[in-house]
Amino acid sequence: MKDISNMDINDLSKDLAPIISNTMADVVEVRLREYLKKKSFRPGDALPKELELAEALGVSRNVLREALSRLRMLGMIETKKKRGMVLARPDILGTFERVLDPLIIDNSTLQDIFELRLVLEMGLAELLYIRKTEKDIQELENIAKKEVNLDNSFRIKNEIAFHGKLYQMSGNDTLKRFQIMLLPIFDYVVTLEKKPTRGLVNHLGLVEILKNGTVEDFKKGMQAHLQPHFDRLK
Amino acid sequence: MKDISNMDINDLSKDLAPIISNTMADVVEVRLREYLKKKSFRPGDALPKELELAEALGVSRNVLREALSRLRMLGMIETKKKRGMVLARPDILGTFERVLDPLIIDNSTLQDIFELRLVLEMGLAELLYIRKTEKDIQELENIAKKEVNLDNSFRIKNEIAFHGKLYQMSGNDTLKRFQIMLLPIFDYVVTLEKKPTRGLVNHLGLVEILKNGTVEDFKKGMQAHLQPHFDRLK
DNA sequence: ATAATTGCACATGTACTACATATTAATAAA
DNA sequence: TTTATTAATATGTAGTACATGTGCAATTAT
Repeated sequence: MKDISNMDINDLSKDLAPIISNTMADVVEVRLREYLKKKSFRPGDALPKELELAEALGVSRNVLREALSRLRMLGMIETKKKRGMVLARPDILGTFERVLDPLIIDNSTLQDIFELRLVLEMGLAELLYIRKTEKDIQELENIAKKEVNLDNSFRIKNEIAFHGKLYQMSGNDTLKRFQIMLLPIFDYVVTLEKKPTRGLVNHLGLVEILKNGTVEDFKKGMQAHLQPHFDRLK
Repeated sequence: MKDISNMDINDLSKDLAPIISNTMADVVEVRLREYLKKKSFRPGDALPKELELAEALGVSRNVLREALSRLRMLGMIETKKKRGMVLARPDILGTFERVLDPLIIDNSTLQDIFELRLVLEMGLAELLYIRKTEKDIQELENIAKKEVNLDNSFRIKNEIAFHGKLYQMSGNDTLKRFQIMLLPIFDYVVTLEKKPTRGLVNHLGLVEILKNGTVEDFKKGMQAHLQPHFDRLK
């Protein structure tokens, strides 16, 4: 009975959703999530002890601990030896970081992330003009000035420093951390290309706009600066 | 000896990094990561069996499985009953989704994510103008037209549909999924506010620009549309 | 000899027991 | 009342045992 045609299988799969062999740990993880939500635990609240949870769920302590281990990795719970477990605030980006490796991400997603960075930098303008300070602009200018006579390897570092400073000036820590994580991906994609490209507006130009120009000027400037990257999209 | 002043502790902590009580599972997780990287495993490659790994690391199978459970949750490894474990491609956003709950994210991060959404929508323009099609614009217009005579609850759904369509038109799946995840957060922040706000440019206006205007026109339009949100920032 | 079937070997999944460790709480001593 | 010691207890780790299901090989039938 091995020669069932693909058509038959597809027809069947419309009516019969495939049974995904969830392991107990998977199920327990979901159940614990639901439990935490339903009881609307707040960070700091104590949880029942392992044996109670295991018994309530009808699984071995082993399985329960595998599920707890996952939540612990995400920072959702913390455990002290005798006090038991407490709900904690997960670091939303910390978990993200764990899977952000250019080597294991497929090319399509790499491209998406590359574009995501472009979108972020283009959208930064409003925040920048709301929160920029004289001091920040001065520091940004110092970075931009440094790069005039640098060889190639150092220029890349400076490029990162400049754009990183922009994110920091946005006053949004999550955004800043996000950018740092995306950097390796961005680098990876850029280095896949043959020749280094250069936009019509350089870093000093952007600083000049930040000093005396309007938000719209800055958007145009950033667009021109990133133009080579946009040109590659389709 | 309990009355050491905070100053003393802070001074010390500059020189002596606190010892974070890593559990074995934490260590094993890191070691496995390093191992996978060092051996430069590719997706699909088979891993040694649990007993071998446990023995090599000098830990019980129990501890090893807690670490493996984490990697499995992230989608980094998959296991088939007899075949053993194989390296897999993690879903970079799947892990993110697990910790994105407005109730457990602190207010500062909530605000950051709210701003992140604004940044994304402002930065979308370039991608939109590179990839928009007649068909997409038509669909977008249909969504915008529907909302003219809708009561409040349905208008919110339509609002989501409209902006969601914009992300979809960007042709960037990761971005689109990202937006869907951020939606609950965004909603949460918006509903914290008193009165619903409305921008100078409405959805139909944005569609009109997409049809006949330039990228710069669209950026200005989107800026006007989101202006009430930007006004709240400081 | 080839194809199909059956059965065995083996890796993972789950359960249970046992003990180490650390921390809180209670008790005893000063 | 304060300090020191001890006991209780929840998590951390190890080890054993067995269930389950899959791939491979041996066996049988054509």
